[in-house]
Amino acid sequence: MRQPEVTKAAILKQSGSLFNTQGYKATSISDITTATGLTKGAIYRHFKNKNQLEKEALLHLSQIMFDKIRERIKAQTTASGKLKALFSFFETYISNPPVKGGCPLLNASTEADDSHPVLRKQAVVILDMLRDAIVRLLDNGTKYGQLKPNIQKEYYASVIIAMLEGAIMMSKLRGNNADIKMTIQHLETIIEELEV
Amino acid sequence: MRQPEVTKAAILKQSGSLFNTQGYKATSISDITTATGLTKGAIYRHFKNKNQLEKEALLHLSQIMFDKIRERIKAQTTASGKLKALFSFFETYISNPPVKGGCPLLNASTEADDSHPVLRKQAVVILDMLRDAIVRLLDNGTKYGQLKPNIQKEYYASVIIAMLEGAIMMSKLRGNNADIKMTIQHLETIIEELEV
DNA sequence: CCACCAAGATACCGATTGGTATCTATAAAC
DNA sequence: GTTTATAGATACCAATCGGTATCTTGGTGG
Repeated sequence: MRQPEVTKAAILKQSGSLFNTQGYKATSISDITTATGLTKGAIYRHFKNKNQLEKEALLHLSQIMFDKIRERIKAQTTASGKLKALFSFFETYISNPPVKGGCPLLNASTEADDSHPVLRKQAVVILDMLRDAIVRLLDNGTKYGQLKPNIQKEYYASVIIAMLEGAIMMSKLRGNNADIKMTIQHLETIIEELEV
Repeated sequence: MRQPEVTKAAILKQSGSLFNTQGYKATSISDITTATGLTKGAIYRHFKNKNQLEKEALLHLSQIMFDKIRERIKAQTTASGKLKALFSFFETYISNPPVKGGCPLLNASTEADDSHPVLRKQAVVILDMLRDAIVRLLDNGTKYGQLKPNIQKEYYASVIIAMLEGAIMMSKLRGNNADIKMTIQHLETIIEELEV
């Protein structure tokens, strides 16, 4: 019954869930021990300190997110179809969240930006990954003649991410998905204007 | 030298700044005593507990924000001018922040949504105030014939707030205002499409 | 079958947490 | 000038924090 990788994965899963709902600072090591059924000894064997655990947990959370997104995107064949699949993923975010506590990027970013350089740096990496994925999507769209040429890709990537994250904040705060629905409706009209 | 209102205002100012940069949970009462030069006795005389202080500090932060916004909006005469003034306020947010630590609504919202009902409720109130202000602005615009009639006001209010908040998150995380600039550029084109 | 190493448990550390009870000092009312 | 209410200081509380040192236990290679 001694399986270090399984234990480490369990710690990441449980701590990620706690960090994403309660916050990183607000989640104590003993919160994690009670959630996992393990002891401090086990946790500090796998992670050298809380900062490192936070960093790896955030990465783990974002990997879950990206996996789910990739799944939906792959099922679509056109660039605009893939983008709309991305939007619909965020639409179901409130009612059927893949990870509890809202968007890990948004949560980590707002908590870390002024006071937690380790977590902040990790959040920047994740934002870059998301942004690059959207840019690549737009780029392929123009390359295959599905979207208009000469699209300002970085511009649209910024607009899309800003709207999705802001909408998640609003919908999570209010506890309904009215805001995210309206926002995505607007994003879809933007995409349709980009189609050839 | 005994002026309770002045003391309370100083506590709100300093604690608000700390809450908004470090986070609410991450800011301790003793952080506030060192920042104000006061003692716990003084703080707990004016606020019955930390929750109440957090709530009032958030309200105080948002009042600073709204005052600055109102100032800029009043200088404009048309609806689209007022909206663009609102946008430009958020554009200078990164380089010249009226309150340290980013948008109080965004910060409080992401920290409180799952685990801090008192703060969350206060954040909802602030979001409602912002949304109502934008809806009223759009409404006056149509009333005075500056904007097209039959505008879906709630829809545009959602889109505007989502974009601004999401853009602040990105720009704060990255430490530059590239994202907020692109986002506002897009918001301005939206407004221009609404003009008669 | 035993030795050995690592996984994980236990027990402890000083520092800090939010909160309270008590005391002092100040300013205003009379 | 004395009384009185209160603003604020001081001292303390149990609980919890992140972290570490030490011990026990389990699985594996020889």
